[in-house]
Amino acid sequence: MKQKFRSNCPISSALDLIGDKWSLLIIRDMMFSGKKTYSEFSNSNEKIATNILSNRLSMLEELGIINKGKLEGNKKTNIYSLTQKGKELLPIILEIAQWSDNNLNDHLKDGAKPFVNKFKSNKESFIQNMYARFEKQEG
Amino acid sequence: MKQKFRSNCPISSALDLIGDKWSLLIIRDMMFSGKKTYSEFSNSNEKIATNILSNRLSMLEELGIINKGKLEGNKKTNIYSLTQKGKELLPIILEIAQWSDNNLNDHLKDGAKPFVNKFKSNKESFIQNMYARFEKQEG
DNA sequence: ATTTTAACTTGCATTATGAAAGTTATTCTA
DNA sequence: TAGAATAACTTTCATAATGCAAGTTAAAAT
Repeated sequence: MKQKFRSNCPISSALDLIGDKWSLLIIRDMMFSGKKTYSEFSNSNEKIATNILSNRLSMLEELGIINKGKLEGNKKTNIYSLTQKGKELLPIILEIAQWSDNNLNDHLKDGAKPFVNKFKSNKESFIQNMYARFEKQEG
Repeated sequence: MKQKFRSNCPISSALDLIGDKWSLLIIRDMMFSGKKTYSEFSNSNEKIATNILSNRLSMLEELGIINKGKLEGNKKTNIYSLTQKGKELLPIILEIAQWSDNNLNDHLKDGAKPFVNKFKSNKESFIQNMYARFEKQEG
């Protein structure tokens, strides 16, 4: 069994789990687009390959970041949802978005501003509102 | 010339640049351990391979996240420093550390607490203090 | 003058990613 | 109720990234 963590540093350890180019995009789509099925994730702008999507969903589930479930009366569609551990990735994602808005202007122009302005001045309350929304989605 | 960005999403775009397992660790070492030379980076706990280190330093420089310079009277040692764009990665790194402290307890035990407690309750002032420290290091 | 140090580069094996096509079970539709 | 479509994968294979070990070059120290 291979060693999962390179060190006991909290930053390095997080990167060992979600430090790739796809995992956080799946989480992003769950948080901001309400996506919850394989085929919804499969339709992202970034065009994730299906084998990678399959692999990442397994890993995220194994890591306890998402749950896999079904709706009653439907044996076909898998419904993925965020665990608490997954929901708590929100602050990281917001800081990433803000960094991009500040520093990738040549590429993004002002395209990220409408999104970033929603939380820029009031991050903590935005986060709490999102957490509340996550609860509603489940209920 | 290959397309650098998968989409115009700010999250995806940041991951296109620094969404790998090593870049943020180099930044971490610059921020919290005052590392600034190739051989210092080479001695990290996580044992980065020298070819990867070399490659990441080039990329980070090319992306405008770090600068490469020399000290007067020394033609040998390269001195790497954070640009503003690089310094602004600090909030992301802090959120990552906090997430790990909250969610990777089996692995980290309480090892991250001494670090995380420094900013947990006062993030904005910690960040400002760090920014001030970055200035001093350069001057 | 020789050794050591700093910063790489090279070669090669292993692993991850990406694109396309194929598979299976379930559900919808004529 | 038979065929078509959908959801969720898996497989194959080519390409790219990573990791390890050893080698290189110039500068600095002894």
